[in-house]
Amino acid sequence: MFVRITTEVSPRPNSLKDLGMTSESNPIVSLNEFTYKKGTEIYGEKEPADYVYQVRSGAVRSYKLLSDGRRQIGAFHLAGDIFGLENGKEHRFTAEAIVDTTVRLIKWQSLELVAESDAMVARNLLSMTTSNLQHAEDHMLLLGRKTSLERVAAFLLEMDKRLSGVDVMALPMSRRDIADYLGLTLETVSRAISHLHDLGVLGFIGNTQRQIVLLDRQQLASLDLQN
Amino acid sequence: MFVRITTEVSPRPNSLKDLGMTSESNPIVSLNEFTYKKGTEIYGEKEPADYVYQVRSGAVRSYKLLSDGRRQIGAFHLAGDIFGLENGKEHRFTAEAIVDTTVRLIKWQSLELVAESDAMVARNLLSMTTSNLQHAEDHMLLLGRKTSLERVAAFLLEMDKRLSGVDVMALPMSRRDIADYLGLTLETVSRAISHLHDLGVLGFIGNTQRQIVLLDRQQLASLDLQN
DNA sequence: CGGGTCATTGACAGCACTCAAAGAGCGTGG
DNA sequence: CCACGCTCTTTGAGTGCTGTCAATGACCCG
Repeated sequence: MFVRITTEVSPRPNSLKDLGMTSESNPIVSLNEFTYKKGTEIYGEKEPADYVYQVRSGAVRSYKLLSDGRRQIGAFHLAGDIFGLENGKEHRFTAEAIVDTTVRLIKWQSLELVAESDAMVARNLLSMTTSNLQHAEDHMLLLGRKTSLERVAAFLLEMDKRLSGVDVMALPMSRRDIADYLGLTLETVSRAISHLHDLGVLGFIGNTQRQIVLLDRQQLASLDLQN
Repeated sequence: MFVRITTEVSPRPNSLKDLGMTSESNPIVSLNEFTYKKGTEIYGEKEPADYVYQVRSGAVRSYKLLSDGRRQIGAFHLAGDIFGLENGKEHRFTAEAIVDTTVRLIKWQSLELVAESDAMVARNLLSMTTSNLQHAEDHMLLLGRKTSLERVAAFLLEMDKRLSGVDVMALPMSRRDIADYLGLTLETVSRAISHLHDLGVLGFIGNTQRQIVLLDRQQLASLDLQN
């Protein structure tokens, strides 16, 4: 069986409705769209955070750099995800399009204004920030205490959950991106994936190494020690 | 010169006023106090988060455990700090008193209620969560990409900023706690501190290794690569 | 004074990193 | 259509930073 899947991910159910910010309910809010080419910067660290973004299609990486070039990716943003929510100050990450990516833009100012009077919007802003916090907390455990195999297993399970529900994962990001997300080198990531392939936990589909099918999620979960 | 300093830290200016939750302004809010002995659990991971806490005196560690016992401390909470703010669901960390610690308790339910009508309280809840998120994001960079020496330098600078403004740091936590915060072993932490001592960056005061004086903050900062 | 906890230091091991080479995939243009 | 260059991935060999194991020393408290 040969399945051909592009790096484009189908939109997920969640949306700006999560913020209570549909154009219908709040006509003030402008919902412009913009497309970024593969590899281009959407915003830089310490730039003023005038906009909040939602991925319509494509994928985005958010990262910090040390002065000597070491990079830590804090999160990947896939179709449907909202990112760049920095509570009105400045961006704490640099955001780049991993592949050609279309985003929707929301003015932070308008969000803030609505949150002032609408308690539900305020609650949703808080719960979205809390989700980001929870992800970061889990990721600290991974970065501080997990082995390379556990990290890669955890990554594959996370992507399996977040990418399309179908059985083939089309990863938009490179091995280097994965490595910088997991606090490893790209060689170590590649070796771990090869090892999982040898174990029969996953297989490759088509003619690229970016399309992975998980053959044994249970074994994969057992390789990622849970907290 | 011999200076004697206890592990008790003087209260910092910030308080529950940061949440707009003084007893004067909101008499609904109950502000009970409770004292935990050194090493005792304040709450466990996945327990319902009925209360929010503020450290009056002492110190607290928040951590996650893997099933085989590996531990990742996500944060230390010192005098004045608010912790256990989980957005009303369940706690995502276990919290333990590092030394004998007195906390103030606030019912989450009452906070939530007030936030519903008072936009300022809601804003403060959000900005407090954002602070926690920012700390976690910076810590991901440390855990994923910094060397052991950089981590220890960063830790000392963080504690220098957060503990008393005076020139002697009385660290309440053990080397093991520091190691589990920095994603290292206690031996590596000890070696790094010894190395910094050899470099003349820090000195020990009194008869314990928990009291550290920073002799050259600039050099210390240069050892922790900035982002 | 004695037992327990905590910190330091040394010797050695191992997991992940570095450096390097080869293979695979992809786009472009002749 | 294939050749070519470029990027990305895989794999190997060797190194090194941090972890492991162990012993000693310092401190605390009853």
